Amino acid sequence: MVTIQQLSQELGIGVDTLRVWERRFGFPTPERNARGHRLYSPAEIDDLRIIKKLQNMGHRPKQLFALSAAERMELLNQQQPDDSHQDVQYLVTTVAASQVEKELRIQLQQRGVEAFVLEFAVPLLAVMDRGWLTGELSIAREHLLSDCLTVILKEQLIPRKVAPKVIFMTLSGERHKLGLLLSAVLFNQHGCECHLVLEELPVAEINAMVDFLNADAIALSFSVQTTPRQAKQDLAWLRKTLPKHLKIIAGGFALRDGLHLPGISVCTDLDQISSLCAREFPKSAGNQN
Amino acid sequence: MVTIQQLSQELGIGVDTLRVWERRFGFPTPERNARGHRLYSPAEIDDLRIIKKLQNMGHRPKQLFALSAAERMELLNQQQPDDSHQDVQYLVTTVAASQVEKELRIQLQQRGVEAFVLEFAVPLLAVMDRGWLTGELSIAREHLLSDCLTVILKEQLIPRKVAPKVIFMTLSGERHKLGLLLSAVLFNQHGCECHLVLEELPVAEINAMVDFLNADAIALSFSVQTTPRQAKQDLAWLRKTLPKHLKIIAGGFALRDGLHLPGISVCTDLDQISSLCAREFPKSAGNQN
DNA sequence: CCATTGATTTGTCCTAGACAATGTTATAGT
DNA sequence: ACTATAACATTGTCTAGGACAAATCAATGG
Repeated sequence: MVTIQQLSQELGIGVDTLRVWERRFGFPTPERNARGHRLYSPAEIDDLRIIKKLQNMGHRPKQLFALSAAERMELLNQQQPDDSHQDVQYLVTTVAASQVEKELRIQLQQRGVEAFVLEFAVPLLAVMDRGWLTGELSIAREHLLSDCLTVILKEQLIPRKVAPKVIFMTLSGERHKLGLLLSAVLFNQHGCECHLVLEELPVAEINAMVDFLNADAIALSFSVQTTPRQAKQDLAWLRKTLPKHLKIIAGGFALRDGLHLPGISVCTDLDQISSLCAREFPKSAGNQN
Repeated sequence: MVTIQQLSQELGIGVDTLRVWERRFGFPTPERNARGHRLYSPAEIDDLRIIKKLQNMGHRPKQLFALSAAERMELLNQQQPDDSHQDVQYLVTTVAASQVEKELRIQLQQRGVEAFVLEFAVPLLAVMDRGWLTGELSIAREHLLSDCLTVILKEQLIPRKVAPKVIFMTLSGERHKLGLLLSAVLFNQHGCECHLVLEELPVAEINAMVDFLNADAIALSFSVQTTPRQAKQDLAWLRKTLPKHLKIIAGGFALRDGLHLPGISVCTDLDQISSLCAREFPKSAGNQN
């Protein structure tokens, strides 16, 4: 049994929103304690988690609340095809704690850095996300996996002396960290020096950060939480505010529908990074590593 | 100008609390937009930051709101003596971005790991904290400093094969990360294998985590946010829930007044770690590294 | 097929009241 | 003089129902 505050924190849904859903849609209908305070049951929490996920995938609350819990579950399964490779699934469900790192390193050896990121790490994150949603993946295992993956990926970052310097960050506060790290590794493979700013940074501080680190470009990742509208607005403001010579690269799920803004390179898929680097940072520009 | 939501997030004070302060104490008195929504000014934000800090130091809201902004500032200066070393201050205010890592490494070389942590990193964190409070320390610089420090400290973690395995974590959600890392490095110096869990972990998941990693002890750090009462309650519950053979080590500012619970080692200062290790993990117990 | 307008949906904020948990002070007892 | 107990004060979090702008959807006309 969970209070409304705890639930809000866990799901990333505002306290007010939870109450207004109950008022308008009659769901969830938490029990009340002696004081009349809401107490949510585990079943309600799971259901809300699914609702949140579907909402992030583009569904509107009205539609979702018109369905039953079972129908929502079905909708989720339908929209999120289970295209996971065997070896990824295996890591998420079966491998012993002590073997995780070894397995990851084997995959890295076999595939090389770029293929490891694109063909292994990306599906792995997807499967982990799914496992987290359904509760199959314990927090302990999730932590171990993302920890190992972070260590291994950071090792792959090659120091580069004369190279375009790119700062990677997110605007809104989310722990999108692994996704950012993946793209940083790819940019690094294609000749960039990468600097990760994983904490959340107020928009107003970006300029100071760019100056301070003397960067040539910033790469912004917009998480599912951010609405496309908000992303577009933020990007326009940044392009206006930041110095002209600074390149802005935008990516992330919030931009899936594309976007066209002058002076901003959009990259909706990690596959595109290779060509994006070739375009934005041509070797002729003097960065002989 | 900031909305109540943003302010709440930035200061870690609940939205309801901010409103009730206004109702009861007449402070802050934010402006309102056309809709009647509160808009907080930078001056009010700074003042609230100081109030929060003083509150964490043990003052009650009633007293604090009875004072003027200037008096509160004075109270803060009085309670927080500026005992910073020159070389620490220098790092926080002056050193160029490109020199930070070099400076840190010099200090580490000169002092050795243990003294570096106790005599340099600890005051550094204190000065950074203070700089953040007064706005002297830009977020860019703060980020760079904690980033470099994290990298360097993590390098100092020596892998140990046959050794007591300790998991470091916080219960409530705060980014106490550097503090935890400091103590982990010290425990590592005294022969422990350390595993850091920096994300916030629901209390109920701790047991699973301990099992999964096969740990001998957990070290919990309670941040300033946690009330001593809450900390005591959580610890008692954990001691009852977790297996008997698992050692529990508790530390952090929330326990500054001491605490006596059977089966729990309390450690209010990093200085005590050396003796604590000797007591809890005697070398004779079979851990020949 | 794209732009504009009007209706609907949705999240966040508002006020004002309530109350348990915690902290403080006063009173009585050893 | 010092400690237990009771009365009182403070403080944070919750409740309810109302309001409204921003976002989205549906329908209309070019």
